[in-house]
Amino acid sequence: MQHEASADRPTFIPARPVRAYESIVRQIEDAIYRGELRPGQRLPSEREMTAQFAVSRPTVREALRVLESSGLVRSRQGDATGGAKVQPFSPDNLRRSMTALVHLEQSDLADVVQFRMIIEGSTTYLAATEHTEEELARMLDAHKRLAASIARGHEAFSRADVEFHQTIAEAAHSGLLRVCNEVARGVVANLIESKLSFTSDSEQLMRDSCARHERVLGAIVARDGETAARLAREDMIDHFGRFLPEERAARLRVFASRVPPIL
Amino acid sequence: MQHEASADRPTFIPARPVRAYESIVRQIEDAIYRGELRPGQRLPSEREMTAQFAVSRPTVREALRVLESSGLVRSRQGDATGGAKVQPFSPDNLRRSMTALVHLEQSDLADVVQFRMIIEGSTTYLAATEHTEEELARMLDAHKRLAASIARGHEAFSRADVEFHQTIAEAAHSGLLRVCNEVARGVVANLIESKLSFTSDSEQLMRDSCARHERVLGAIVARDGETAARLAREDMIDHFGRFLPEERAARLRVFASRVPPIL
DNA sequence: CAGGAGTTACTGGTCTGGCCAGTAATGAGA
DNA sequence: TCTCATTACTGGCCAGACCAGTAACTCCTG
Repeated sequence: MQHEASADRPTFIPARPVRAYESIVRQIEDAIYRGELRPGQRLPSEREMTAQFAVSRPTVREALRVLESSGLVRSRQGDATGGAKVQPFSPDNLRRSMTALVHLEQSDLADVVQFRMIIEGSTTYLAATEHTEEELARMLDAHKRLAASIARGHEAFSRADVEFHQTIAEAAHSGLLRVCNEVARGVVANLIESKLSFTSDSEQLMRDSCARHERVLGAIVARDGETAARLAREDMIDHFGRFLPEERAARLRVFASRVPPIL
Repeated sequence: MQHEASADRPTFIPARPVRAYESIVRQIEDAIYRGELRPGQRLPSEREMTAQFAVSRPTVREALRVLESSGLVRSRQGDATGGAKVQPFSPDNLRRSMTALVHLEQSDLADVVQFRMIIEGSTTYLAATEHTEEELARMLDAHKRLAASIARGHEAFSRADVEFHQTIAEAAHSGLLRVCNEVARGVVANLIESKLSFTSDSEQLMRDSCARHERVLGAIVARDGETAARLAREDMIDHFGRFLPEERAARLRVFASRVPPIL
């Protein structure tokens, strides 16, 4: 009840001073979001911008550094054909934000794996129900390459594995899921690598993994989203369970299998 | 097959020049991630850092602007007690990244709503299966306040609604899901507001919404995750369907209801 | 005439040194 | 003892300079 405050009274917002560079960042961001600046186009040079924005060069540089850190533009020294170039979207920044989240929220590996199970499970479900013929062909092809890569060692296998998952992610027709997937995969990889260096170079492990992927693919072909999602979740916990404390792993196993019906 | 390249040969990475400010950003980021710098602690003043990093003030300022833009630190003019202060985690930056993603990937509202259905559905599932007694009490309490807020107009109602969803998100025990939820909610709100200004001030709408939330809560109490998740998804499409083209809305309705079994 | 190498006119990367404005602790006055 | 001005810091900006890359241009050579 405390929050009575305003029903339709003017609603005020905390007023922070707006620094010069923030104003610049905002203007350029807006222009990009509005589509007035498209990837590939170039900003004016720094010295030109000092004139347009009526600020000094250090200030426009601060703005550019911020834009660059969020991946919107990229500057290159000595590029006489113009200023910073507007970049196409890249999930890098999203991954950085989410990595920060994981670190600062003290999420542990189990949390992230659970999250990935949700994201990848949903992705696989959608891939099963939404895929086109062409995408199906690509998935089949990717799996064929996966099988072939076993002989070339676990590094090649892991590359082929990523590709396989990417074809699935694309068939789900959701850019958000695709990026979340990439990001979560990266975060998990980070955590694992920092925990202990593992080498799944055992050929048997690769064969198992490949066989499991084949089952997922079978469910996708049958457009059986439920089964595909469940198998994908089970694969994940099978794969990462050994890095988790036994109790969490057991619970996640239940979460993966006994719960066909979440979303 | 083209990717043969290296089996276990040294794997090279594209070499970009590392600018001075990037090195500073990285060092401070690492210190924060490693926990050597905790929220509330302060960095040295800019002039001190010029000495420690052996660079000029504009350079350390660029680094600070980048760190500030990702929400890790905050500077305040005239604060004689030290330099920039390390901030606790905030999802703002994640929301910004995801907003950028939505804009640049040309995801439309339907994509985002589908994404939210997945995230919020999973959250609700976990809240049903994982909640403690105390959290349950909080959810019940939040729903009581929601019902009471109807009389106070749709602004109060929408605030109470957010609170209700937050109690659910907390009961799911997943920081990642909670933040994704917040972020997705914000993004949807952005898109809707830019599409058309809607006022669901009709008391009937609020009563409906409240009744639906009650059904979700019932499923949570019964620890029936499947039903809770399905109801949550259906609520979402009921709520946002009118902003979507009819065909997409229909498909999402199917996605919400007929698919108990994703993850 | 064509092609390659040096010149040149830009670019961003960085530094120096400075001024102003805000903040908070300090110390002097009531 | 309390209040208020002083002071010594802070960050926010600016001006101007130098260096180092890049790419276009030009000129010289074959």
